[in-house]
Amino acid sequence: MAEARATEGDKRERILQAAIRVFAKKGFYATKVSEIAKAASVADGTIYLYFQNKEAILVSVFDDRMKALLALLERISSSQRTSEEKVQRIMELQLGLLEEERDLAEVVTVNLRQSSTFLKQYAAPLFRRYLELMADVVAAGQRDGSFRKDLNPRVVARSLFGGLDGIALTWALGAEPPEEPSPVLLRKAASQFSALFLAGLRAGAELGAEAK
Amino acid sequence: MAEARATEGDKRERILQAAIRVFAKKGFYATKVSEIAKAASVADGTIYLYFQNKEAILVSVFDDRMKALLALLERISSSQRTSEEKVQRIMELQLGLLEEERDLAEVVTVNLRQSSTFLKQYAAPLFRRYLELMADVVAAGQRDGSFRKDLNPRVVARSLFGGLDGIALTWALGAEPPEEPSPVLLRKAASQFSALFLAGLRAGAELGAEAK
Amino acid sequence: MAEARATEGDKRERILQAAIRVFAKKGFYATKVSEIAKAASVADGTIYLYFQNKEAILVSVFDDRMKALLALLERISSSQRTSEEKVQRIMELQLGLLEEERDLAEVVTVNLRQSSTFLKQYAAPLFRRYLELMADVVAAGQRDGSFRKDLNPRVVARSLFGGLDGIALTWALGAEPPEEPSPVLLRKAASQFSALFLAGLRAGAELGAEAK
Amino acid sequence: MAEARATEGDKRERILQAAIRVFAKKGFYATKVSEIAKAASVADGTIYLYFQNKEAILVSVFDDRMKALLALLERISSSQRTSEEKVQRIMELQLGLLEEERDLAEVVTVNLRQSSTFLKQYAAPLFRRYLELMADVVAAGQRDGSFRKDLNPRVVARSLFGGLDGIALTWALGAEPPEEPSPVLLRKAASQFSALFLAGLRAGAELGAEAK
DNA sequence: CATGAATGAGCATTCATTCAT
DNA sequence: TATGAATGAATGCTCATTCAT
Repeated sequence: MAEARATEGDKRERILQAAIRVFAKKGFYATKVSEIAKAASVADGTIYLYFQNKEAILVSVFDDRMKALLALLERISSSQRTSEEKVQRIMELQLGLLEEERDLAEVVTVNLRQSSTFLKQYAAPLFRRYLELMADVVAAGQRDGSFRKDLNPRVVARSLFGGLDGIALTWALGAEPPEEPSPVLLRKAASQFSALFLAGLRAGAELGAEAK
Repeated sequence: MAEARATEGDKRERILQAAIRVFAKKGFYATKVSEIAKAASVADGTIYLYFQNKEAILVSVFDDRMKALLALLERISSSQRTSEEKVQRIMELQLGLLEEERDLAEVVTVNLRQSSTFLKQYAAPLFRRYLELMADVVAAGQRDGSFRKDLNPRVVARSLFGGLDGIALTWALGAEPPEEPSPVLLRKAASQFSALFLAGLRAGAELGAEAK
Repeated sequence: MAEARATEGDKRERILQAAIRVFAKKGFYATKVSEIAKAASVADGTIYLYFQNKEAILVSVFDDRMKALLALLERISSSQRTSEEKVQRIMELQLGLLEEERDLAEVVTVNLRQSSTFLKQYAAPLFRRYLELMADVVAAGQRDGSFRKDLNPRVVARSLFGGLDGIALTWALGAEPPEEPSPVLLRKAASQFSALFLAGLRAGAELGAEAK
Repeated sequence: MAEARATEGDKRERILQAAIRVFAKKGFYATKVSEIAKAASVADGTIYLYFQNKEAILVSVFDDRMKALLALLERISSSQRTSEEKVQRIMELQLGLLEEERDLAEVVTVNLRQSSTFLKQYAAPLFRRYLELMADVVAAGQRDGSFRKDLNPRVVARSLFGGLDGIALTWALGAEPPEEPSPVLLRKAASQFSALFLAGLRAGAELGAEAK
């Protein structure tokens, strides 16, 4: 009976996992509900016992993971680390997600952009919250004197997110030959991005710039 | 006769412009070919005199603009400016594209990711070329002593592209309330990103970093 | 449950029967899939659960009946009858098919010729096999002394098939006024054709011909 | 000017010739009007200066040749030859048509059956007339004592037409391997069919048949 | 007469969703 | 709950035909 319940509870999760796999491989629109069903070893109709419609699956994928990510981000934000360490932890978090679950990352970064309606209505608030938490960390760093104060924390957050996403995107699309998309290279790239980004963000970095 | 030719040349362009508008508003998959036709004031069938199929329209949008962008990038790269000025010109170029044609930007950054097959097969090489040109500028800056030498130019290029794209994305998705998506804000954000990025990239920036 | 299975089995058959009716009435190309669906009292999409596409329906009509026909022909061929009786049974078989299912006959003889690609690739082998079985019966008759030996059995088979098809065609097209396309007339025509054909085929018939 | 008129007069003929070629290769429905135009080196619109619509082209092909055929048939019918010679001339005529213009033959025998509406409304009368002329020759042979009198001339005509068509069809479809569709084989088959058919038709042939 | 770009009605096919079992 | 056969609305694309030049 515990078995049965576990199986039942699993079913929603199994569908979700299958969806991540198939969405990542074929894209949201090109994915047929029946393909998800097959990948989850479930009947087509069963999907609709757990999700209202196809888009709701994508929403759930995003929702589940994004909430987990936000929770982690909040924990980082409120931890006792230095601001710079926090930023580095955030980078590791966002890219670590990739390394562990490349399919999920592709779904979140690529597929999510497919339904602009959905993106704007549902994902945007969560995404905004993610950026705000990043911005909070930056702002705190400005207050404690770690980071330069002449930059809008929100712009910094967007740059951070965008830079990481850009690295992730090129990595996911397949590395530029002759490189290969190995976790090693991703970590190398991440560490260089970190060096670039933090050097620009540190207090004192603004002094070198006289122009513009 | 000049009229006639102009009209003919216009028709393809009119369809392209209409497609950019509709793709931006509704997304690639949600856009019906008949909608593009209506927006371009042509018959449905006329579309197929100029484009092989719906996807080919998206390809053309990307292709036309990307090639123009690459040409500009090459001119910047081979100009007599300093390396730092070149990087700034690149930023202006990529974001300026947005300011002028917000719909186009949304199509290129958002819709293009919808057909992963297409993205990987067609867009990736052009995109890669774009990144390579950026990397060349960075590498030149490293050689002439303007930029720190401990960073892989390609990683820097991806960070630059990603950061700009992130800023563009959040801008295109609608600014974070109560801000509004004004060109002014975009330019402000761009200037701050520039300050952040160049400060991290300048020769000497690596000295502040002792860790990792 | 027996009910359910019967219904399921029926559905494919129902579509096939409906297709025969509509193809016969309007021709293959002029027939819309939705018309077949309506005639079979199924939804349009249901058709595609049983057939890959419109042409596959035509193939199935041909295939199902042709295989049945070939089986009957083989039984006739290997029976204990005299060669002449066998030929007469073949004639009855081919024309009897018509009498019972005029629509089917029209589909097989007329519509099948519409997709030359299909005809050549799919139907030709089955058709050839049909002719070969006929030729075998003729050849056997030549060996047992019933039929004249100076004719190529294959040519005889083609003549037999063609003659029957010609009679069927004119019958199916509507009899020549003021006659009407009655089974009676078909049977009369068949019996006369039989008399004509067998008289020409019998051993000894070649003696009367001195010319050419 | 004579040149010009010749060219102009040619244009209709050129379209017709092109249509025969393309119809024979791809079938009536699968042939695009633009393909005929291209094959005739004419603009698409030009076709409609000479023919009301696509079907009218097929009608014209049929009409032109059929009328010529009927004229020849009438000449044979009213000639001074013996009845048996007349039948042989008819066979040669129908099959000779094939040998000389295989494309045309395929159009007439195969494609014409595609539009059953058309076939019934337009071609049937001409076809009937063709059969009637054949039947007249047979009837005349019965009266002059050449042919057996127990067969309906119309049925004989249909058998004759059908047999020839069957031979033509199998020949056009490609001979049964390893034979090849050579004119030689067609003539051989024709001569055998002639021997078979005339032996069955000759006065006296009915005597051998006691049954039915 | 000739052209061929433009038209738009028409149709096969797909696939998310439902529902009887 | 689970199934998967059935549904039918939705749409990309074709191509015969027209007509301004």
